[in-house]
Amino acid sequence: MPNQQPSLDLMFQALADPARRGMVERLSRGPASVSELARPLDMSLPAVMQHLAMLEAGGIVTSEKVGRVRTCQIQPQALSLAEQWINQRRTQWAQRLDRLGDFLAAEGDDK
Amino acid sequence: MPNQQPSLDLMFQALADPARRGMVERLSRGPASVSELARPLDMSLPAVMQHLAMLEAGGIVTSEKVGRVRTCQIQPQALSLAEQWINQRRTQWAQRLDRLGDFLAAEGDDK
DNA sequence: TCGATACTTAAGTCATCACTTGACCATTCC
DNA sequence: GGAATGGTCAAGTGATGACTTAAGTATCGA
Repeated sequence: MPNQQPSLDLMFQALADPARRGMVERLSRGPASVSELARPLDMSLPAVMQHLAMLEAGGIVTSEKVGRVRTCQIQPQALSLAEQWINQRRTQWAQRLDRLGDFLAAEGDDK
Repeated sequence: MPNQQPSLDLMFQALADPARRGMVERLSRGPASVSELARPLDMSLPAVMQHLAMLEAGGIVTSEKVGRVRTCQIQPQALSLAEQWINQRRTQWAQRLDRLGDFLAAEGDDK
């Protein structure tokens, strides 16, 4: 099974930092400029830029510069990849438990 | 809003590595020993142990040692926390788009 | 045109991650 | 008891992460 194009590595990595998740939460309420994203974040602007770069690398956010302002937006379908992976594990795990349950039930019947 | 006990940081961090996701995939098909987890993973046993430690820190996996064998299992409800966070962003984002759609539709009617 | 605004780049620091090798400790089995 | 099995500990290395400050570079607005 080969990897998808926007790698899960970079995606989960991007979500692993509270500052970045904060940025994503902000952006899920609508687009914002870099300094808007920075405002609540007790850190320098370059630091915020680096976080932004990781969000873009993970395919979670896109940004475009118009004039002197860079506006950031969530990439809607991006998170669904991560969600999908998690879901697959969950259902896989659930199925296993079902089979185990069936097996144990059958054992009980045999007795 | 305070943080939950198994932090999203550690959870996403744990999922950000392909070796660790591989281990989770393996474990979602059933419990396994450390060396079973290591077998497909071209790396030393201590390296695998470190990955395991991060999975445990993220609350995704638990393990117990019996005799000389340590058996690992998925922590079923663990991933749901991450899933939940992603879902919340997605619905939040979708709601915003709905409102935006309504707004644009209303604008169109007014014209 | 000049100053403020909004980033951007570069460089440096300290901590953590992802490994490694080399020893070491318990069980289990013959 | 002694060797094989299964795991653990410790220390070290090189690559990233998560910042910082200092010094730019473009707009924009008066």
